[in-house]
Amino acid sequence: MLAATPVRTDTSRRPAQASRHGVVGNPNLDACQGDALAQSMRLMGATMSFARNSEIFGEREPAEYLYRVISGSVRSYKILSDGRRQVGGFYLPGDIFGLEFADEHTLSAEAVTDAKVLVIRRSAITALADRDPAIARGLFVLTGRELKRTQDHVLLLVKSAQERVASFLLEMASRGSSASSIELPMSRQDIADYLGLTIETVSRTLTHLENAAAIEVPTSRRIVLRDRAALSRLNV
Amino acid sequence: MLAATPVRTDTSRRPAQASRHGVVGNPNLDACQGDALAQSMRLMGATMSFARNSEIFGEREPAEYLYRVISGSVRSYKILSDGRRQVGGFYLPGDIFGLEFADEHTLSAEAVTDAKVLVIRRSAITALADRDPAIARGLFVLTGRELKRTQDHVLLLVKSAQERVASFLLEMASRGSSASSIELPMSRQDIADYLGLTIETVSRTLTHLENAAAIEVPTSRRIVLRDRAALSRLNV
DNA sequence: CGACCATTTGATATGGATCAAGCGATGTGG
DNA sequence: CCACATCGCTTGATCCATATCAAATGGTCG
Repeated sequence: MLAATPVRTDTSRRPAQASRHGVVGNPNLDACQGDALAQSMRLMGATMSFARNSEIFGEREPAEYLYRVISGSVRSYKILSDGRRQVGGFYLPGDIFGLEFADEHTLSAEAVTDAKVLVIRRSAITALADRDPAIARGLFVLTGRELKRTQDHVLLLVKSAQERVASFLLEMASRGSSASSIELPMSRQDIADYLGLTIETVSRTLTHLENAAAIEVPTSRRIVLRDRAALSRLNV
Repeated sequence: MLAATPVRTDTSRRPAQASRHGVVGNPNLDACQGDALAQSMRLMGATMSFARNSEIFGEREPAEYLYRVISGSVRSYKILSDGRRQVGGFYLPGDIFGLEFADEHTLSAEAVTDAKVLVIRRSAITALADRDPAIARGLFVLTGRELKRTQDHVLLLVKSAQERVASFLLEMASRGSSASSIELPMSRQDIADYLGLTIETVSRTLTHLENAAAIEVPTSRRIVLRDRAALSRLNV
């Protein structure tokens, strides 16, 4: 039951805080749902680049910023005291992460692939929120969404391996742009640590689903949903 | 892997919405941490009584109210399509539940024991929050706490049975008033459905912990922590 | 006392973990 | 440009923790 994923030695080191990485002014973001919060972030934030597997923020660090993925993807995670890693979630372009209500982050965040992230001071946002209820409500909606996501994660973790993998694929498909072809930014280990399974079980389950003609796996990072109904049946 | 807990047939039926149960004016609440939100609830809310196992609100119902436990205890849960039940959390006196940010509840809530609950319209709270940033911030703190709790639940579900039970006991001990003697309001089935285990595994684990002199179980609902260090060691 | 329900205990089955190889893509140095 | 190391993934064999099935025990209430 113990020891998965030994703590990863990062390729690049702690860029956070300062503007060590290229802080460019303000990119043209993909059309974001004209909500007040996203708007403000775009106006007030700075973009930072993170190399694959580099840390964006660490657990126990002061939660000074709010982040929005511009390109690439991000994982949040926690290392248990025995070395196991639990991935809390994956954030794709447009997603906001780093929402915390304590003063410290409760999870760490790393770039899954090279990533550009819009960063904005929490204090700026909360100041805005105090003046403008629309912003405050935007924060609530976001938080509610995050809470819902986490509740769904709980449900995921009580399912069978097949159900977990099927749910994961359907979730990724619904988030990705393309209908039924998924380009996975994350490794099997990332998926395993998100689903609470081992890498072997994830792999086996995928080949099983492929044999059952529910999916196709042309390359290990690309998955085509062939029989959505079959997957949904596993989605419980 | 399938079918735990067949959907429970409640002893009493849907009191919610109306004031069918005794809506008394306004009880003297146990000293609550003078925060603005709790204050307002006390002033504006009405108390309702719910019989053991009766539903307080159901998943998919409009989330019109916010709730605060006065006495007794409450569980939130979700029934999966195959009949399994996942308990999301337990709420003890002083705890606030029913926090949702969508228009509908995503979980159901039931009284674990006979319970009195302070009920307040969500609209009343949000109206307050729009005018008073202190209230808005209070809501954030609550939500943040709930999010944290749910994240911890995720971590719980990837642990071994021993670890889950030990964590559960420590959590309950920290929430209850008494130092190391816990009076459990909920059944083994409730615990099992919260921990993602079977009732048999919970029971066996408890007797195992008792044999290991970590706890004592004088009656099935009362548990005394004998060796907190040993339990903490299991807490990962 | 007897019925009922919650809990514990026992015997067995099984899904997923663990241990161990193999395999294909990618990159590196000779 | 090709051997060769490396890395991420898959596949195979075995083991073990927990589920499942079944029965005994104990507490509660009429």
